[in-house]
This record gives sequence, C-alpha cells and structure tokens, in this order.
Amino acid sequence: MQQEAILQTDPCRPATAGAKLLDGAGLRSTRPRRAIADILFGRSYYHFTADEIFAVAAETGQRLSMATIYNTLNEFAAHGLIRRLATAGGPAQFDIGTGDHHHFHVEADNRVIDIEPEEIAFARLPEPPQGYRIANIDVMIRLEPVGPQSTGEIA
Amino acid sequence: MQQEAILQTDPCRPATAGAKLLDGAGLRSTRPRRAIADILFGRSYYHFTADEIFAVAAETGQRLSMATIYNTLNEFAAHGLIRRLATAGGPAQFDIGTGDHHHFHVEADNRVIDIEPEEIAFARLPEPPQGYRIANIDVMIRLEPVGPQSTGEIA
DNA sequence: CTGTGTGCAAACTCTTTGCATAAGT
DNA sequence: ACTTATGCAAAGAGTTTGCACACAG
Repeated sequence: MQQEAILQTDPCRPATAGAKLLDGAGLRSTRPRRAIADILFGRSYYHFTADEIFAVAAETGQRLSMATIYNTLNEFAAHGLIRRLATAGGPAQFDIGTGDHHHFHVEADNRVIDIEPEEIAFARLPEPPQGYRIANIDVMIRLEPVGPQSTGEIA
Repeated sequence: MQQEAILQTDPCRPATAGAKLLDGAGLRSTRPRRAIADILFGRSYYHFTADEIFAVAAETGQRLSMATIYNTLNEFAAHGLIRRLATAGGPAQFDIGTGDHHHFHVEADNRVIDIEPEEIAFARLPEPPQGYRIANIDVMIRLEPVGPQSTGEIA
C-alpha cells in the first residue's frame, strides 16, 4: 500500500505508457483512461480493486469517479487489456495480462499475491469439453497462516 | 437445470445423508439445514448459488428464506463442509468438498464445470510465502467456444 | 464542431443483520 | 424449559446506469 504514485499522467504529458495501450486498443485517449492505464501498467502491481485505482489516482491528483473507474476497467477488460479476477465476497479484482496467471490467495486478508508463470507447470491437464478450447489457466493457491491455526476447522 | 428434486427432507424422515453431515460437524439438525445439506451432498451437482438452493428446495416443498440459505451456507463453509467459489460479477457459488478442486469456467454463461482431481497434476509448484502454508489449490481453466476465435490471444 | 467520455446520483443486485417467533434438545 | 435457528424486512456493500456537461479529435 506504499506506492510512490509519481505517475506522469498530467494532461500536458502526451505519450504515457498507458496512452500507447489505449491507442493500440483503439480507445480514445482521455485523461481518466490514461491515468488508469498508467496505474495498471506502469507499476509493479498486477491486481487492483476499483477502490485502489481510485486511491492511487487520487494521490497523483487525478480525481476519478467510481463510475468512470468501473466503466473503464470493464472496457479495458472487454478489449483484453486486463482481466477480472474472481474473489469471493470482496470487491472485484482486476489483473493485468491475459495469459496464464497464477496467484496465492490469503483468504483472511482477501489478499492476492502473484505467482510467476514459470513457477507452475502441469504434469497433466484435462481435455476441454467438446466445442470449447482452453482460453487460459488460472491457478489459485489458497494460503493459511502456519503459526496460529486460526481457521478453527476442528469445531 | 432439470434436477429431479425428489429429496427426502421431510421432518419425519430422521436420518438423511445431510443429517449425518450436520451431526458430524456439530451442527444442530434443523429442517432447513438438512434440506440444504441434502441438496448439496445428495445430488450430482457440485456447485450452487444461493438462488439455486432456494429453487431446488422449493421444488421439494421446502420454502427457505434467502437469509437462512446464506446463513447456512456460510455456516457450512465455516465448518469446512463446503467452500465458496469465487466467480466474478455473478452471485457467489458454493462448492462441496474442501480438497483440491478444479473447474472449467465458461465465462459467457458464468457456468462452472467440475474437473476430477486426478485429471490435473502438477510438475512444479511454488513455495508458499514465509508464515503460510498451502491450504488447497484451485485450478480454473477458462474456456471459450471454438467456432468464433473471439479472444485473439496469440501472445 | 460533433461525438464520445465523464461525473454525479440514483437504481440495482447480491448479501448480511436485527429482532420476534418458532423449532430443536 | 431453555437455547438456538428461522424468517421477514430493512440495511449494507459493490457495481451499473441515465442524463447533462465537458473534453477529444
């Protein structure tokens, strides 16, 4: 949560990293979109909630409405720039990259930690049902703390 | 969506499959809980939304309130009988079994298809971060129809 | 200048909670 | 009889939508 937030998303700054992505996706390069794209792709983070986008943007002086953030994230997702992670209960998480993507998930904190693709390899995979092909594979490794066995599943 | 719904969940019927599970989990055996447990474990389905529970229960004459269904499902999850699947956007899906569980996911329909555990094997897995251990591993294989290659994911 | 994106606020869906009643042991 | 669960309805969180204004090309 201590991102420096020194993004170059000022409207006068013409060619941010995000601007290129917008261009490549055929999306009009607007200030909010550039801000969001820069946050998504200019950082070392790989997953965000809409709320986090809002907070990071706010730190750079970009005041975006949640509606715009959600609209933009959905638009990005529709154009294949990002993807929605499914997290139970909490707010939706968005994730950059459309290839195989693996995560640790700490349920207690609803926190997601990225796993590098090469860290996971399969010895065996099922065939997809007829009429479908595999778009990608997400591995979610759920973690629990070792020390205090807080998850009182012993009843 | 054409489950026969001929569950034996009448209050006079003492020992349903669900009743045993409730007993094993130390949960008081009430009629709604038995109905839900029977639906969850007495069928060939492995994942449900709260709404589907409501519908299936209704077919057997069990009229449960959504509040009770959610409460019960959460309770079951807390006791390790079921687990919440994370599906983006749609309603929460619950899934029986607490071991490793793998799924195909058809995004278009928000449909989840179970994969038998033995269908997937790993050649390589990452180590969990310090202080955590792996609780379980979920593999989500996202499917897309073969005909229209919509998601041009060449990478 | 024209069309699209933005932002506010309200609507909407899904889920949880409070409290009186009913059911279980 | 006492404790705990249920059900209704209302609250709550997260996300989407409608419409007037502003911005991009």
